[in-house]
Amino acid sequence: MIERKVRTRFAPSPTGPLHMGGVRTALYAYLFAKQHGGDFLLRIEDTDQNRFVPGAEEYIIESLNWCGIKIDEGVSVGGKFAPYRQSERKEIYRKYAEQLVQSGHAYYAFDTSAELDAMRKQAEAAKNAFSYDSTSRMKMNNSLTVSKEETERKISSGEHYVIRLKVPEGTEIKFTDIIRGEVSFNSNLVDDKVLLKSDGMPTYHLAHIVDDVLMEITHAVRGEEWLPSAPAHILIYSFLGWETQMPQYAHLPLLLKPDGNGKLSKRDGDKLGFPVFPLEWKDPATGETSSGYREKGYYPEAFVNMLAFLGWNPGSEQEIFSMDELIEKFSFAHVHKAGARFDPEKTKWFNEQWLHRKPDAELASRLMATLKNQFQFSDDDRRLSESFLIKCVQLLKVRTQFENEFIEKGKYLFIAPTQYDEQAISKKWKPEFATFFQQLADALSNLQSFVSSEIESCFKEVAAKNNFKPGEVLQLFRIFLSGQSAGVDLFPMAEVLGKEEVIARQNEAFLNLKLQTPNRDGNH
RNA sequence: GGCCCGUUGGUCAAUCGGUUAAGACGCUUCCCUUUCACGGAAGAAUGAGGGGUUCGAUUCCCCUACGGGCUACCA
Repeated sequence: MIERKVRTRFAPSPTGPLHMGGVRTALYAYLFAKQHGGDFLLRIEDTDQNRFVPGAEEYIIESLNWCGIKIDEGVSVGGKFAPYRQSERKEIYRKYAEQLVQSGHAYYAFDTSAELDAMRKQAEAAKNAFSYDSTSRMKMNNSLTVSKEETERKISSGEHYVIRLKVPEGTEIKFTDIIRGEVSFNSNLVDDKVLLKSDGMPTYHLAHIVDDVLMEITHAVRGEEWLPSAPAHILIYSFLGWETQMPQYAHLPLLLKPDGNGKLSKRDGDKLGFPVFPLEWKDPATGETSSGYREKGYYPEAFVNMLAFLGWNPGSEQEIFSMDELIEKFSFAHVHKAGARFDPEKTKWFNEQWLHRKPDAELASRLMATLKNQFQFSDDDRRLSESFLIKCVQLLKVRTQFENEFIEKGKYLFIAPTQYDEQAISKKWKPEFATFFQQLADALSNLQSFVSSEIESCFKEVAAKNNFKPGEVLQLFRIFLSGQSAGVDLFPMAEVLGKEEVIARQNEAFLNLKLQTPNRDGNH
């Protein structure tokens, strides 16, 4: 076979937001193309006019964009095989459908939907399944059962018709799937699929084949739900004489719900407690909003990393992969055959890993923007200085999974507490500590260099002088400074806050908590 | 119902006939530690069942069970 430049495509239908399974399909197709120096295309399969949802196409493009999946060719970027929206290619497909009729591999069918529905119901009542195929087609209303003249009359008189594939009887249809190896089907089980609908639009079955060949696609990556119709597709390629141009199929395992049964579907939305969409989506019809990974605070790197690992593994112990590393290491050989149950917990872990790897300066600059936005700090406020924010970020990042938790979890770094964990205070507090804290304040104010290590040794010295174990008073000190009994490392926190702030907060805490301050003139 | 695909711990999974059956998430315990985390160490937990093939099966074949998908003029 001739070497062809690798070209893969992602071809969603714009019937709503793209869910994470779709993103994964796009991702694998993208990774494979890029690994082979090929092209990744985006084609919009909008042949079903009834299911078209406004905004869906834009959503799909924005989602891919957010994930860092770059479109080489297709809707929104153009290319030499434009247009890339199937509704705009309508006339192209008819030609091939007619060609199939001429060559005897397809036929016109005049049965109405109502008639077909009735037949299905009837079959169902008899505990059978109706199938429009070699066993039934000669009893139906189509160009095989009606004379040529009658067929022409019906068509020219404007009667509605579809074009159906004429599936041959009793042949074995085999093909090799990149992931599943050789798959074979008996043609008797393949129905005479509609190729061209009565509105003149092609069905998926015809359209994707015509486009894949015309757009020189070499590898068609799609979900496993397409496997049962693959034999029909193989047939169409061969009837059109396109065996050598047929892309190789890779049928991906499905993404399953975490709680048990069924594939992850769009309707799951937030019912399961996690987003199924990359981006937030507002349904234009119902006004309902579904949450998205982006809005929840996930990094696209983490989202992509997690998706890549749902069904694929590198065969090594490395788990954190950038897009470039994925491009280098991805392989269909390591794609699992079974469906993967999605695990929201692991997704959070991926985000945490990416957070820990983010440069402090980058985190600090975003934190600065958020602080400016959320609090009315003046521009020269020290809390907006990079050096201050970098220290805060270093303290906060190891105990958060999401960047957007920084302010919530570390608010006391920026704003003095007004409330205190009084339960912890009352448990720990002894009147004799008052003297200690007074001495501590004095000692701290005399510190030349207000850094963590100095603060710590100062603290311990004063404690020793009073015959207290540091542990007895440390927790109180923490609460005076932060209001909370849990939080970032204490002495580094004191350093970050600065000498004046530390002393001020301690005094403030004594006032707020109405703790007895030692009488300076008293006997001691 | 029919057809197709699949089945290693709770979850993601490695193994491509011979291993003490990796690793990760989650969980438990311990260490570090003022706390919460991070980090480190350890632990519990897996080949659906039954037949073959083979000196030897998680690995190859068959059956059963289970799971999933498809069965539209939707994709």
